[in-house]
Amino acid sequence: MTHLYEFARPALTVDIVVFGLDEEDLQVMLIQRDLAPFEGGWALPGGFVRVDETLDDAARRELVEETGLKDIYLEQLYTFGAVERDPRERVVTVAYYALVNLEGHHVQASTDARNAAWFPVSDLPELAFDHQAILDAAHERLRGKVRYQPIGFELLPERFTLRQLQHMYEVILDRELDKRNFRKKVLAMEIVKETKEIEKDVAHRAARLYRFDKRTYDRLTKQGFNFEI
Amino acid sequence: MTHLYEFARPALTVDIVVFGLDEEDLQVMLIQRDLAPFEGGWALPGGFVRVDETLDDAARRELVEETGLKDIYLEQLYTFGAVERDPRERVVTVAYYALVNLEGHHVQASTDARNAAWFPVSDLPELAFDHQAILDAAHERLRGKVRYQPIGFELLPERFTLRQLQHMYEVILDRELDKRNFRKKVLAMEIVKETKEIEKDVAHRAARLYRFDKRTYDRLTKQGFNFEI
DNA sequence: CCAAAAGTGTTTGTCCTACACCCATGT
DNA sequence: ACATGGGTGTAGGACAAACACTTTTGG
Repeated sequence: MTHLYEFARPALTVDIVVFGLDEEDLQVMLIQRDLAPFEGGWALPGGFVRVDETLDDAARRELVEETGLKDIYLEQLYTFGAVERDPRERVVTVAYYALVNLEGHHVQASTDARNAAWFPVSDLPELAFDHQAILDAAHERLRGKVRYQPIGFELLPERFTLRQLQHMYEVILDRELDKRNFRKKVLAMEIVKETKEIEKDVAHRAARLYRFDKRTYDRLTKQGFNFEI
Repeated sequence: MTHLYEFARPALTVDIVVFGLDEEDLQVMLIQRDLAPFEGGWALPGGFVRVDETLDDAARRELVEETGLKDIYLEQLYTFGAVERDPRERVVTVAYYALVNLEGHHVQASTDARNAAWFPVSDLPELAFDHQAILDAAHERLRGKVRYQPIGFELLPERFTLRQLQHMYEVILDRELDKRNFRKKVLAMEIVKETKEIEKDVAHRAARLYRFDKRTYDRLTKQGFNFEI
């Protein structure tokens, strides 16, 4: 292959911050490294970008390879290019964040070769490279974006109660919301639709289940509607 | 140098969308290419990232080299990684956008070797590579961000009239604003301060000049204040 | 004195906030 | 029957929108 310039090239990787939500906390998926540097330490899933795949493809491929997760919400976050961020050589990384619904299978979601696990964002181990900074950036982006884009639904099961929805916002925004006002606001926007189903196996009155109506959201958005919590 | 992996590496560049504002329009700085491909065509300023500089450094260096602009507002936008975006070989580019105050010297800001010029965003020539898509992304980011971060001031001179400020928002947001409500809102936030100076050389009543008070903005922000237009 | 833009107040409606009680269900 | 969370209404205040005239200055 001919090169366009004579200089040494930075290597290019992708790293992904995968967020999940359980009844308590916002969680992040980490991988235990099996190679130096930081051998045995925890890091974000990620890896090198191949010359024949897009950045999004690379992120999706690494996610499947390292965590088994596929078909989840994924969005590019920021590209980190500090010169010494990898002690071996110059590596620029395109960071992504992903949102996934944990449902039941929280706490430990390990896969094939490597050890993968969920950690609460509020209580993380020390991370390799500059991955803590990447995670902080992802967390901040999530906090900012969740308020004016309906991405929070990606963290919930397809059918959810209004309390689950409220809890999701409370965890991400890190403040309490008024139950009555929250319900009024959500139901006033017509994008969360009631279903006929109700919660199961709870030791009290069962809550109605709702779903996010993407079709209505898209229609309203085209008409100038702006989602906001 | 030892390489971490055997695969071919994508090349890495930065490209910068420089916005300026005059009395009429939002403008973008373009460079006329002197090499194939797209020889003679117009493109965003940019170039290869060196192995010993950060991405921000690369963007600033290219800006100085190709347009002469320095010490201006610069922010990373998005990283574009389509496989065929450069016909020669795989090139991933980290896009930035920059904001600059045109003051008097609009229209033609050419430099040393290359030909650089301002074009109104609403009437652009055909651009090389995927630069139109990059520009569109930058434009959309600017539209979104200008409403809740005080970055619009970067497009104005240090002392400006409230009409200039309003005009800046009208051009970027592409809608008219009510003069009285706009003034009330801006002056109610205490971050735009009156100066003792007034406009000069106008054939009618001269307007008072104002300045953005970053110190007050930072203080209020720390107290939970959220800028919004 | 005329043209051109600067500068200013009030009313109306909407939306956000704060707040407390009854309801349905499982044990 | 009781414990647990589900579900609802209202009043007050703050803010956004709509709207027109007077003032200042230069030519």
